[in-house]
Amino acid sequence: MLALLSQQDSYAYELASRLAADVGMGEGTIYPLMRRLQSDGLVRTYLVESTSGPPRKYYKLTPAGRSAYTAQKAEWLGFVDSINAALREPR
Amino acid sequence: MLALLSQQDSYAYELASRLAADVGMGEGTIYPLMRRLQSDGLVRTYLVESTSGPPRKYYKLTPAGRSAYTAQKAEWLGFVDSINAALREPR
DNA sequence: ATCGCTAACTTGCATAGCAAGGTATCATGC
DNA sequence: GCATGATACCTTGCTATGCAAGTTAGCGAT
Repeated sequence: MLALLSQQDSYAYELASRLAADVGMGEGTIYPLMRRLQSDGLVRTYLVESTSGPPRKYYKLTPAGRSAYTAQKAEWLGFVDSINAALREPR
Repeated sequence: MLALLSQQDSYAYELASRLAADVGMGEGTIYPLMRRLQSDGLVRTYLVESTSGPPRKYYKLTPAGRSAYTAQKAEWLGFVDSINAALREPR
């Protein structure tokens, strides 16, 4: 989520569509997550009118969100390395 | 877990030590997980006496465990690719 | 008017992870 | 012979998470 928002502001429905395609994550996961990010101060929101339906609630990373992204990205990469090491390790 | 066991049979305490170091996973996570794997038929157990404490309950992959490992490994690699694509994507 | 798409959100249930605590075995030191 | 510390097993209780399913509403086209 933070990665996607670091690239460009977006709204939950769009993020949900994208993540549904990529990793099988649905709206029921996204909306509560966005709330959590907001209450943690990592994102802020603004409304934008749409011609194709109700107004969209865009999410934008805050400075705290950006540094959380940096930290979590590093943590993720380390985690993946550990797992991949275990997967590779022949024996 | 399945990856580690695909390399060699092991017991929960040892797995816990290793995973604690690698990914910060503790006994409270491991023991229930091993039970789950067993009741799902992915591992079977056998006891081995130890000179340095109580007998060790070794876990060994079943054929079903081995194929679950193959499937989950593929799923994991796909998942990681998706996430990494999102992390890379410059904007 | 109603259908279908966009877009927001909630509810309820099941699962997972973890810290903390509990029990038993064995070797070593006192 | 008994206390300590390491090994090794396991459970309990709480919290967080994910998801399917359902809800509401705006908008355009049939």
